[in-house]
Amino acid sequence: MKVQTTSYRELIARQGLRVTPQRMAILEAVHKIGNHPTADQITDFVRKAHPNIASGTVYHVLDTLVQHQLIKRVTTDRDVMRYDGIMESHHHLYCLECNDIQDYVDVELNALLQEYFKSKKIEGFEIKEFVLEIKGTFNKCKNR
Amino acid sequence: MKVQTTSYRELIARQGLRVTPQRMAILEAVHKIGNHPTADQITDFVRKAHPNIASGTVYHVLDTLVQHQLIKRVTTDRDVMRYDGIMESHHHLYCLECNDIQDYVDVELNALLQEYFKSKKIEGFEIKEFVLEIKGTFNKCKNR
DNA sequence: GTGGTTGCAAACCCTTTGCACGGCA
DNA sequence: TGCCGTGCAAAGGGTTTGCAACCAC
Repeated sequence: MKVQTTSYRELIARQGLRVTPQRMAILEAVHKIGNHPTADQITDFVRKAHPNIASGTVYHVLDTLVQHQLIKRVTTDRDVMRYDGIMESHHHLYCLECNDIQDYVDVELNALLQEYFKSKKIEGFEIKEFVLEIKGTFNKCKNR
Repeated sequence: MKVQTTSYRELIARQGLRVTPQRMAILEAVHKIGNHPTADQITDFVRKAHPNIASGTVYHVLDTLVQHQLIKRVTTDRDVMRYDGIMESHHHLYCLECNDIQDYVDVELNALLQEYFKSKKIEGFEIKEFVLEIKGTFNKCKNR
């Protein structure tokens, strides 16, 4: 389950990107923080080891990583960007109370959707990926 | 298919909100513009009839309408807010090329998801609503 | 060596906020 | 009339940009 530091180097190099300490640290941060960190949280995390990293660099690197499919941007209805290190197909639980976004992995659901859209084409549109937004409330958030 | 202006008045009043020209105009704008307008597009549209409306008011009213479930916010991975006047359960096509977001209505899909989650509960989470993000490319955007 | 990356800081722009006036109920 | 809603303008804050120094290849 634990990802080795060396893996980050490989992942970056494999994309034909230059391997820099900042890129490795940011990719590591997105994985280690988990729970869809904001750029701000990532910056804080990375500064523990790289105190001088500029926030502009963080945004720039995050953008590069997204473009090379090493991380994803999470869709939200708010105005801060969140990132996700899990590249396997998965879904998201949006809590309407605490605004937290949790991963929801469900292989069976993936298969169901794949199967459904195998027969039901969408006119003029080629599907690459699904993400189901499941909106509701965590039980722990019920009484607030 | 066409929504009467009087309907907007009713929709607003039904929520126990004061009916103001600005609220009617903004609710109308979200419906008439369609295609998930930004606050900016909405402001432009509304100013044709209400040249003096303040952008602060537009944001404030949009927020009120969202809270009273007269419109929805659309989730995006970018940093501008988009709004949606369709309140019935539906899904979204995200074009990875042109970044356009199109509505996708599919009653059969709704039923399929309802059915699936009737038997498959999510531990500690109560589901209120689904939105499937379908990411891909429109055929018209293929060669860019 | 050299072209892509980073650090820094200012600019940007979307959104929020505070306050006084205005208009809906 | 009372109070919520609006207009205005400034503040706020997340993200982008420009440029010189730096460093991975």
